[in-house]
Amino acid sequence: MNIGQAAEASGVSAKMIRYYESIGLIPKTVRTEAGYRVYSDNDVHTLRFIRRARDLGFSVEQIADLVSLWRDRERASMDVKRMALAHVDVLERKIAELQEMAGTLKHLANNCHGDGRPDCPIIEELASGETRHASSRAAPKFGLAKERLRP
Amino acid sequence: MNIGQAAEASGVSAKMIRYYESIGLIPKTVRTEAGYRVYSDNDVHTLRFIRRARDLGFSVEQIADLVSLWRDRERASMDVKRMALAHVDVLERKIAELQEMAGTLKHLANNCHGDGRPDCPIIEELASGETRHASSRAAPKFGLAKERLRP
DNA sequence: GTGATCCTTCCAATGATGGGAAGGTCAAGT
DNA sequence: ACTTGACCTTCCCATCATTGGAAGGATCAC
Repeated sequence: MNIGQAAEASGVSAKMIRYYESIGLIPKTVRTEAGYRVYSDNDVHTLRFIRRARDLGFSVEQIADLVSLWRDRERASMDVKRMALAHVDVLERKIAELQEMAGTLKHLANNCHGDGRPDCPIIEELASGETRHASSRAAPKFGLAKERLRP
Repeated sequence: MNIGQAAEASGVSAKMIRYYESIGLIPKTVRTEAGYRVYSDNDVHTLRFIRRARDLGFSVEQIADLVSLWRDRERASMDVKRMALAHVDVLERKIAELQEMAGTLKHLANNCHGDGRPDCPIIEELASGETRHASSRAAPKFGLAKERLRP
């Protein structure tokens, strides 16, 4: 199977397959005489695994762990569960942040009459007020691996 | 005021101030004979405005719009309101995505006994199942400007 | 005057992905 | 057999916001 077919079958773009290979997330494949990468059904399986983990917001680094756990049939499911729950934590903190942002903006927009008059509490708040809340101020550095879920 | 003091006063790093200048978000400042950038209280005010908009998740591009609306007191507040509400939409879609991810992961983790046994539904789902849902599949390309809120 | 602390510009890296160019390869149609 | 078009290869560049660092000049406190 060529890289294009593997991409089609797995839902991971050819570009990304090469990238994953280059960073060592997947091993280097067998090549044809002409240098074409050749993929097996099993490789496609792995790629699909990766794509799904990606869809759940895992970073490539985390996925590397997941893949090794997946390959190691003896691994403790505890490790996987811990990773999943830690990731849920990150997601939930992120959700809370976004809800706070959205809430603040909605509140401001509700108090903006939206006509031609120059008064706008949104602008005024940005210009002079404290728009930030404790949680966003105190928020430690945390980030989701993927911004665009399906770019 | 030097860039360092302006950074301190506004909460925007000196690095970012130079960057914002380089991309035209803020105008080029006056310089001293030695080439040092000089900032006024008004500049700091603008920088603080920018930082707050950033905290609310606006992209630099959107902030450029907001800043020009802010400077132009004759503009209709409607524009600002429209921008804010459009941004709320983006935030809420993002929230829904993250909630779905977190929900899927929690569901999987609940069904994972988490002991030493190798069976783990999380891994199994990733390996063979369809983890994606309609909303994430259908999700159009949309992204939030900022991944890390306070990096 | 000297050392510490600023400031300057430039360059690189991050993470995950897309875009594209330049060139080689393959399969099918004429 | 030859062309055509679809594929493949590598390599470089761009994104977005931000940080880091190096090399060198300026300023400041002592």
